[in-house]
Amino acid sequence: MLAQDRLTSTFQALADPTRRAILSRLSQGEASVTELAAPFSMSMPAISKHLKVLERAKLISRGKEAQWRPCKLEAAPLEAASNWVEQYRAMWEARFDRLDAYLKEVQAKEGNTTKPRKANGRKKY
Amino acid sequence: MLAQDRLTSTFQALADPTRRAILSRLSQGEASVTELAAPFSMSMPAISKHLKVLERAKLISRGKEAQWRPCKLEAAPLEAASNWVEQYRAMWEARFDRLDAYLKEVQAKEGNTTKPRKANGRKKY
DNA sequence: GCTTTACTTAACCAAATGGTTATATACATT
DNA sequence: AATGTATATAACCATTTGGTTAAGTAAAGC
Repeated sequence: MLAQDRLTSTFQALADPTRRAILSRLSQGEASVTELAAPFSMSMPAISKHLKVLERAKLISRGKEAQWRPCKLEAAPLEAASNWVEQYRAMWEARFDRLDAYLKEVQAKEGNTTKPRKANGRKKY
Repeated sequence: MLAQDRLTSTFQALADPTRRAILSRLSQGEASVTELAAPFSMSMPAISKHLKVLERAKLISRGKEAQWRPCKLEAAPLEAASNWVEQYRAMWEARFDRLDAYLKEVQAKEGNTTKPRKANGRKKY
């Protein structure tokens, strides 16, 4: 899986509790690598790698200030991810609405009998 | 990384284009495994594995109908994921609002001079 | 009962992931 | 110039991931 589109790298970056915690921290403002590493019982290189994943996914950007590399949150990919999720959530909800409408419709015309369908060939959903 | 919380398994499941395409298809209604596999140039076992990942993440559920295992979308985890993302996106936007307010405030009191801070010790963000 | 259809499981493999320790780099302080 | 501080890179390792093919299971149709 090398053809990494934006959504893939975004979700992949979000699929780790450490990285989500880092983003959570950064949502309150910029922080240095050491500051970000503090809450975790994990080596600095490990944090460095997580930051690289977040950076590659463009969820964070980094500056230079003397020997510090302050990180800050970039929300654009979060927006794209949120939009994707919401899109399908909405479709899913729309299905319920349609089912609801259909059930009402069926209920309206009383006593309709459905012929038993042929045993083979799966019903279409 | 074995302690898989809900968000982790949700995002991890979403971090694959094939699985997202499957969810996309399922947002339009139930489908059998063979139906879901059709658009992909991939073996059935590969699809089967993807479905297992989606099922473990509770993004889909599966029924039994003769030899078919119809899959359907379950939106609850999508909701949780969306909420998480939106939460931090919102915080991030709130920061801009606060910065904006701060800049207006600073702009209000003219000609304020800032003393140069001590060279060492990184500024707090 | 045999075959076909739908799907799963097992065994395998290469590559990616998430961690480690040890070493290097860059800037600041003394 | 030497030392300390902040961070990155390299080399390594175990586990997970995403795919494969081959074999197994279960129900339906002939």
